[in-house]
Amino acid sequence: MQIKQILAEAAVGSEITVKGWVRTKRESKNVTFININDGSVIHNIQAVAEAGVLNEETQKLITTGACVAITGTLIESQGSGQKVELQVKSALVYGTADPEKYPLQPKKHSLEFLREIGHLRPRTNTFSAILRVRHTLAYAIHKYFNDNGFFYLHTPIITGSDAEGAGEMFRVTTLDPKNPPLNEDGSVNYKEDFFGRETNLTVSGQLEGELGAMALSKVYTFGPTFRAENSNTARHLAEFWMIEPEVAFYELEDNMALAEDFTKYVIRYALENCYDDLVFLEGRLKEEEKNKKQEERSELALIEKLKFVIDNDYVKLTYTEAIQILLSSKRHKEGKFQYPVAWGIDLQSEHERYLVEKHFKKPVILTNYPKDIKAFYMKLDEVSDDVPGQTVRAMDVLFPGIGEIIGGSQREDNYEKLAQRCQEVGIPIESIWWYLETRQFGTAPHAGFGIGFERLVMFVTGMTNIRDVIPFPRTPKTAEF
RNA sequence: UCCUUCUUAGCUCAGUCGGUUAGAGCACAUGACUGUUAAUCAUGGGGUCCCUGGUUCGAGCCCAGGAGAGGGAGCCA
Repeated sequence: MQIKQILAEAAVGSEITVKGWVRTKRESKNVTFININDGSVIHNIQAVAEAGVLNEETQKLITTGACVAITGTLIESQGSGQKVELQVKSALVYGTADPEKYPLQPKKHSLEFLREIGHLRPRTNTFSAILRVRHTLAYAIHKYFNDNGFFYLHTPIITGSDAEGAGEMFRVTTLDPKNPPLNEDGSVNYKEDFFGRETNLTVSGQLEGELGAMALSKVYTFGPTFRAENSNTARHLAEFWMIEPEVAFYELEDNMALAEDFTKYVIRYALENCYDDLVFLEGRLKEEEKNKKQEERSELALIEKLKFVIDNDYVKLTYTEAIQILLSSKRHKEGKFQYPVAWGIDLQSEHERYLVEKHFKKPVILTNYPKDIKAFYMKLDEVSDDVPGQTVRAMDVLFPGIGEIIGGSQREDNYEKLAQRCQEVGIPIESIWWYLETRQFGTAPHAGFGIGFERLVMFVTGMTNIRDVIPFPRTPKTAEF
């Protein structure tokens, strides 16, 4: 029986068998307490063995980290701290864990140390809680889209296009790296390669997502994404999971409404279905923040923060308005921004953080960016006298503490304008002929966005390093587990 | 990739001005204890001071190079 079920039913008097891993053992002369966790829930079950019930050898092998099956009667606990406990009748040790060598000790460990033992860290309270929340969010995402008429479109992992320019790509090849077939000019002849052309791991499913939306109207992708950027930060992974809805007949405003409704739904779902885990993670975060300076501590506890997000409207403003706010800010006037502020710049982390964490103190949707700092496929805005330059129908959703969690746009649906933009940014039209053809055959207004799954998990769990919200992180120089 | 800080016991860290045998807490082992829950108390074992080279009578400490990790930045989700 799973511990989650045992604790929920609390069927006192029944005989049950618990299988799991020993967290702690406390021995005294007459009685031994064994705390067992099976990962089904944050809570342990306490097994109580009267002296003499277990033979000496078994008792010795039950140490922190060992895997056991314990059979006994569920009784009301005599001690405080738990309602029920297991009165032990017999125990079987599946696997021992030499206490001199087992790295996970019954004490606090740093997250940095746990990253070095990625194969064992799911056995800690913190990581099992994160993994359960991660699962629940993934489920909520599929449920949200399914309940709202979206179809799950499986876009390719291996791709022949590098058109989006979202980042450096990982090459996929079966050619011999030491002795590849060469063209006459000495370059590698990819016609000899597995696919007969250069291929890479996908950096985004968006372009294919648009093809799906031009047939099924509402689609989303949810899959792994790969970027070979040499970025070493707490917010980037080389392999991460991304959710990308794409919807026909949606314009920018519909896209913004979808992004807000979607994020609120999945956060609410996690609150309703992972409450115990979130309570634990909130406590962990409070402990961690005790070591920080007062001004660096978050104003709201984790659960309060999540409730605040789902109960309040996101702020929506244009890039041009954001620049005006930054220009009139005290911080700008005192010259405290490291990077200069002016219309046309790409907003820096410090600018985004100022807007989200100091000025508005809630999620912000920024729209209508200058076209020169955004991707080629974004729809051009009408030119306006109020705006200094040409903008596109882009939107970024910024979350407190995380920064950019969503990037999206209404797509350019006019063939001539899109082809023109391809030329401007140097994308050969023949390389994405299939993408451009959607604008020649039954084009339609459409919009979509991408949300980094790990960034969402970070926000919900309160973790501050992205390596701690994915079971097996892939970052530059690291692929051990 | 750039800036910056760090690397000493299984873990988290201290280590004075360069000086003799490198310390603490936790973890672990042994013992005690009538119900503990980060149990408690006593005792004990445990070190490639990140690596390589240099300076010096003498280096955990100073210098040079390298590796790894953290924080910040860029790129972005």
